Parts: sequence; C-alpha cells; structure tokens
Amino acid sequence: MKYNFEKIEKKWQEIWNKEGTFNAKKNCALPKYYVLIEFPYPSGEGLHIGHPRPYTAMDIVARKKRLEGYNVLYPIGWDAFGLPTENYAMQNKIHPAVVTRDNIKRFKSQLMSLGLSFDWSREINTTDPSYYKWTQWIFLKMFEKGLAYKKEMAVNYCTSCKVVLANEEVIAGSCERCHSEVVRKIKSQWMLAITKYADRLIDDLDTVDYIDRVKSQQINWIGRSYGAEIVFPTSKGDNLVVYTTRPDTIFGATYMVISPEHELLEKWSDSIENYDEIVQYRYLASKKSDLERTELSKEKTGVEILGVSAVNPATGKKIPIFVADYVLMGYGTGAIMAVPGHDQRDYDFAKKFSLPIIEVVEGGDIEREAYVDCDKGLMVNSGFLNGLNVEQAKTKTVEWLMENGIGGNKVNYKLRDWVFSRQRFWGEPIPIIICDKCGYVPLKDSDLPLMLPELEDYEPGHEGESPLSRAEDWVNVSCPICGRAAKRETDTMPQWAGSSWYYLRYCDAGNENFLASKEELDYWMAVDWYNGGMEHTTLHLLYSRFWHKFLYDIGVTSQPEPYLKRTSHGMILGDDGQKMSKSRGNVINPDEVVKEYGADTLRLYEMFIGDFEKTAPWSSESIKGCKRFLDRVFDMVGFVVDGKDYSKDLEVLFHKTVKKVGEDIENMKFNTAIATLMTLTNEIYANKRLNKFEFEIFLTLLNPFAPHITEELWQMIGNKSMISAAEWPKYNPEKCQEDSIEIAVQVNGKVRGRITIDVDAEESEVLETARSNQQICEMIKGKTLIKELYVKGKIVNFVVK
RNA sequence: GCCGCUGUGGUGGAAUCGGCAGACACAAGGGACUUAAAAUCCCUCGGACUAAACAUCCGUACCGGUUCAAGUCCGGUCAGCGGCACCA
Repeated sequence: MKYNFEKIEKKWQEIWNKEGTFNAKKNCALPKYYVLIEFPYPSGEGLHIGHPRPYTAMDIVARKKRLEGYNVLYPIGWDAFGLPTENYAMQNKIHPAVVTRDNIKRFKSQLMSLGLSFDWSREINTTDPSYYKWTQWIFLKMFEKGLAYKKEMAVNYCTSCKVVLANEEVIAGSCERCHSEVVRKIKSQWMLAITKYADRLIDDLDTVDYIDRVKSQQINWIGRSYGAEIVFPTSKGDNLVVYTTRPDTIFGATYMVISPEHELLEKWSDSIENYDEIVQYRYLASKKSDLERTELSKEKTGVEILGVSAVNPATGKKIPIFVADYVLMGYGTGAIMAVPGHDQRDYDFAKKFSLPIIEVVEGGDIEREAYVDCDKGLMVNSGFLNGLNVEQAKTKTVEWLMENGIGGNKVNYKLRDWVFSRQRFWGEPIPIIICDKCGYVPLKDSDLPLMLPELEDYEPGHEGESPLSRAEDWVNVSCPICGRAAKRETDTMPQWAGSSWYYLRYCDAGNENFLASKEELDYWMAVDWYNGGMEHTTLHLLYSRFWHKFLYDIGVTSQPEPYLKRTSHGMILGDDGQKMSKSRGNVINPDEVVKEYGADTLRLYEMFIGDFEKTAPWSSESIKGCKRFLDRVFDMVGFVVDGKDYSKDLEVLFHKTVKKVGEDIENMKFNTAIATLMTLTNEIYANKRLNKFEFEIFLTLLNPFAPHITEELWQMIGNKSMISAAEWPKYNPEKCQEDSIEIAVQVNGKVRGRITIDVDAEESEVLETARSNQQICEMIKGKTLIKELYVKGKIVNFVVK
C-alpha cells in the first residue's frame, strides 16, 4: 500500500476536530502544562512558511506532554488590530472588521491543514468587543492607579503612516513598519508609566528561565545606570541639576550643556543676550528628524548662552553654559556637566568651541583624545580627591555632595514611559471622556466595552488627528459626573495593547464576567513555556511583563511573572540564503508544500532543517529526504510481527532512542531527535522484522513530529483508541548501553588501535588488554611508558617517549 | 562605540562534562532493477599520497597557550549576524 498523505491527513484532521481531541480540560486534579506561541497577526498575505516552525516545535512539546499525562493548554488566537488591515480597508473601501474576518478564515484553514494540536475551543480575537472590553478595563485600572496619564510631549511621528510611534517602534530614526522618516511633534498623548516597573522588570529576570540573549537585550533596553545628581548654581539664582555616572570627575567639568528643549531657557529669556540665536537653534533642532540627529552625530553643534553662567561647586570657578542637541531632554535631567578630559563627546565639543580640557585622572593622553576607560588611574588636579582611585573618588564625591546638600546618588534608566495613544481607527478606543470641568473621566465598568463608531472612511486627519474625531454622534457625550457637554477621547490604543494580556484570556476564554476567573488563572498560570521571535523582546515581551506585574499588584493574578520559560526560534530564509520577499522571488508558499509533500513532511522538515534557534535556509531538495523517511516509516508496517516486548537485537537501541528523543524535545534539539529516529529506522530496515510492541513505541516517539501518519499506522496495526491518547514510552537507564563496547586506544593522543571491552571491566584489565593489542604493542615497543590513562567507557591513552 | 551571538566537508548540520571530528540528511558519482524514465535498493563521498586499498600525514576562520588529550577551555586577531546607539 502506498502512503497517501492527502487522504490520511484530511481524515485525522476531521476526527480530531470533531472530537475536540486536544481541548484542554478545565482546572482539575491533573498536572497542567501551558505551552504558548505568539498568536499571529492575520495579514492579507496568508501564512508564511516561517510560521509553522515555532508552531510545530511547540506542538511537539504539547503533544509529548499530553502523552506524558499532563492536562495541556496549547491555545491559538488572533492579534488582529493594526495598520496593514486598516490600510487595506481604506484602499478597498471594505470595513476593517470584514477584512479581519476574511483573513482569519484563511489563516485558520491554513493552520488546520498543518495538524497543529491547538485548543480551538478557546480561540480569541483581540478585535472582538467581548475581548477588548477587558483590554479597556485594564487600561482604566491603570488610570485609576495613576499609571495611565496624559502628557504634552514631543512624540515620534511617522510622516507616512501619519501616526505617533512608541520609541520601540522607531528604528534608527525611521518607522519600523514603513521605513519612512520619523519627525518629532508636540502632542498630548496617553502614556503608561512602565518606568515605575523598571527595577522589577530587570530584577525579576533572575526568577525566570529565559534564554540569555532575551535577558541581556531587555536589561540593555531598560538601561539602568548608577550615578549621581549634582546641583550647579547659576548666575540667575536657579539651580541647574545634572546627572552623571562620573561624579568623581567634577573638578574636570569646565562647561555645561543643556538640551534645546530645556525649560530654563524660557525662564531665562530676559537675561539671555543671544536669545534669538538660541530660539533659532532650538527650532532647527526640532525640525531635525531622529535620523538626521543620528547621522550628524560626528559633528557637534551648539550655541553658548550669553548672559547666564554657572559655577562649578567643586572648583568655585565660573563656567559657561551651552545649548546643544547632543544632550537629550528625555534622559537624566536634560543637562550635563561636561568633562572634556574624560568623555569623548564633550572632548569633541570642547575642541570645536575652544573650551578648556583638564585632566583629572592620570594615565591618558588628553592632547589626543578623551581618557574615557580610566578605571585604573588615580585622581589629579582634583583638590580633596587627589591620589584616590576612581571608585574611592566616586564614593567620596557623593559623600561631599550630601554633606553640602548639593546632590547624591541617583539611578537612571534609558527606558521611557510608553506612548500609548494612536490616532488611527483600527484599535481599541480609549474609554475616557474629556470634560472641561471634570477633566479626564473614566467610563464605568458597566459601560464597557466602548465600541468603535461606524465611519465612512478611516483616513487620519491631516494634522494627525484620529479619524474617530469625525464621528460626531459618538464623540459628543455628556459628562458622567457633571452632566455637561463633553467629548470622548478619540485616540485608540496601540497594537501592543491586546497582546499584553492575551495569555490570561486563554485560561478562561468564554468568561463573560471577568477577564478570566480566579480559579482558572490560578490553575493555568504561569505559562510554562513561551516561544516567540527575538523581534518582540523589547516590545511585546517587555510590555506584557509590565501589564502582568500590574495585574499581579491589583490581585488579578497570583504570580509576579507571566512566563516561566522563554525561548526563541530562528528565521527561515529563502533557498538563496536571503530573507524571503516577493521582490526577490524566493518566497515558499506553505499551501503548496503541504499539497506536494503533506503536512507531516513539512513539519518534519522544518524541525530537521537545523538548530531551532538559528536562521536556516529553505531547501526544496532537502525536504525530499523527510518525505523519503516517512515513506519508509509507512512501509515499515510490512515488517511487523506479533510480539509484546523488545527483540534482543533492538532492545538497547530502543532504550537509547527513547531517552534521546525525550531529552532532545525538552532541549529544543528537534533536529537530532529526528536524526535518532532515522538511525533507528535504518536499523529496523536492516533487520526487516519488528515486534508490534516495538512498532508502537516507534510510532509514539514519532507522533509529536508527524501526527497524521502515526495515527493512521497505529490504527492499521489494530489499535482501537488513538495514538494521541497513548502513553509516552519510558526507558531503563541500565539498558541504554551494550554489555561490551569498542573503545579507541591512543598513543600520545593519537588513535592507534581499538579494543573491545566489557563495560564494567576494571581499569587494570582494560589497560592490559590495550597493551597486548598488536598494533599498540608495535607502537610502544622500545619506548619508555611515562603515563597510562583510562577514562571509563571512553578511551585509553598511553604516553610514551 | 557598547551588548549579545556565530565561524566545522560541495550543502543543511552532528559531536552531553575536554575523550575516535563530520552522526543524520541533501547534492554528486558509480552500480542493480527497468524496453526506458521515475521510484526503489546497494556502493563511494574532507584533503594529500595511491591504479586501488592498507598505512601515514594534514584538517573544525587565523595566531598562540593550558592539557596525556582541544571543534570544545584560556589569551589575542580576523570575518559575519542580531540588538542598542550623542543615554552623560
């Protein structure tokens, strides 16, 4: 009989679907295991060949855990708000909800065709009002606790998408999505105070099992640094506060710089002699996009503030103050003390403006460049700090600052609060009413969900105002507190909102009274294993950890962290080694692969393609090997004879294989797990005879990788129940090794012969056998034996001279 | 510039704690079966030397070190990938 994958796969998908084979049970006495993948954005292009890689990997984990007796939750849903859908809707005059529905339909049938063991009964959709009701509810809780606030601020504005972006969405000065220019614009925006959680987001990484590169990227992104704030008096009487990580270098501070947006500039406007020049500089700086600022980073620009100066509190000397855009308003205090001797940027600036450069740590050559990495040098030209090392000087300076009441230790972060407003249609409306008298008034819980209004078109306004502002019936309301005319907030939430808590909804997807019941949350949370892309490390992953911690603080969840384990998969490239793209013409369509080879082969190949964590090029040739393997597995049924135990020939190999496949799945080494099964298959083909018991073990091991074919063969050999309800095999560690093994014998570290020994043989016995080996005898004859080594079960080495 | 990662046959990749480098596949070459092709099965497959095999030597980006023994550990160099980037 021929392996008819098309028929087999259709048959089992229908059975699983009809019976809900993989639906998780509600909270119960069984041990639980929660496996999570990042739910897809249902784009118009349909499933990408890269999607099945993580989905299959986690499917393998889920299926294995089920076979091991766990109550497994492996859910799926749709992260469906967002710009591509909205843009498509605008171009084609179709409602985004309709576009979303059609895209989901296509994605769903594609995912179904892969035999993924999702619990479809818990399917969620972030654009469903019964879902975003709770996204809005969480926002209101944050508002209630003061974590959501509105602020006039310079925001990143994408000139093409006409939308405000979060810092995380700006890549090297351009829009993450469309790569257009991003400029700064002053706007009133909703913000979420993620910075209040900065320390916990770093420190709690110690309590979870994330791959190192995820941890280090998050730590890097949050960017915690320890330093000091120092107060510099000015000639205007106002104090100018700076942040520095090098308080020890204060004697070398020969000038100061404040950022163009600094508030003191306006306050000092009357006293500044060249105020016009400064206003002009500030205007030019604001016109610069982030891209230009970055590109021009080599050449420093700035203007000296004439008429106002500061005093270095350590030296007592009068020093000038400059305005320059190399100092950012968003970090520290927006002002610095410049130490050109020991900071390259200050050095470049000082050279350009002919400012004094003083060496305060010896050991460098400040004639040539700033001496930056000067941890080992001693302080000079620094009054009471002279002779100390850098660490001592830091401590002493901070003590001195505190004694004089002009500063102290300070921790700073690169992380900024999350810009949460979007001026677009296809997002969750922010459930706030703006009243002239009462301010920002939250909707009552009973008024949620606040549904999106119906609109004729979804174009944003020319000044970047939200399309919702045109829905006058919807916008104009009366204030819930005072009853006067008021307006709804017209901004919507960013795409990251719905995905910040979706894993909680899966625990109790249909709940109408709350985002999920306490019982189900306590049973299922935390997620045991979450796999996703590296590109979400500083966005989704950080955001959702923040929301989760907030929900933990208000008692919704019982664990401080949402995900116990986080891993990441590599991308699949085109067969030319380049990223797949339409323009390169190297795109592989999963539907076509399934049609030609079947889902089991696709699954197997994507797991066999290479190290799961690394990028791998697709090969239309290599996939044939996986198909060939499944053909051989199918034909194996012809070797099966009755037998309820292992045969003598294969017993050790089977025990080894059970051990290896199980461990490899746990360690994400799917490729070597498959290689091991291939080796066993080759051995079975050499024997051409297989006990039924052995075949069942083999099928169970292969089942997580290739679920359809194994289900079919399981039935073909007479089983009434499904293999999906079988038990994961166990191995006996004692039977994982042959009684006698061959080991290599080295002379001076080079293999010169091999001997067969009993596994448990004594060292002296093994060495004797090795010495009497003919080849070895000849090699060591007439030479002095200096040392002999035996590493049990591995190797013998004779050192001779 | 800073942080993280990776360099192994023609290709994708194996090698648990330092113990026989190249598992498992793909491609290629040869053979069997076939009228023929496809499919399938068998053999060869890092390099040098060799008609071939045995043997020997070389070989995990490069240079050096530790060790009886290094793809693996240490120091340095080069190349590539990812993230951040005027963060004081």
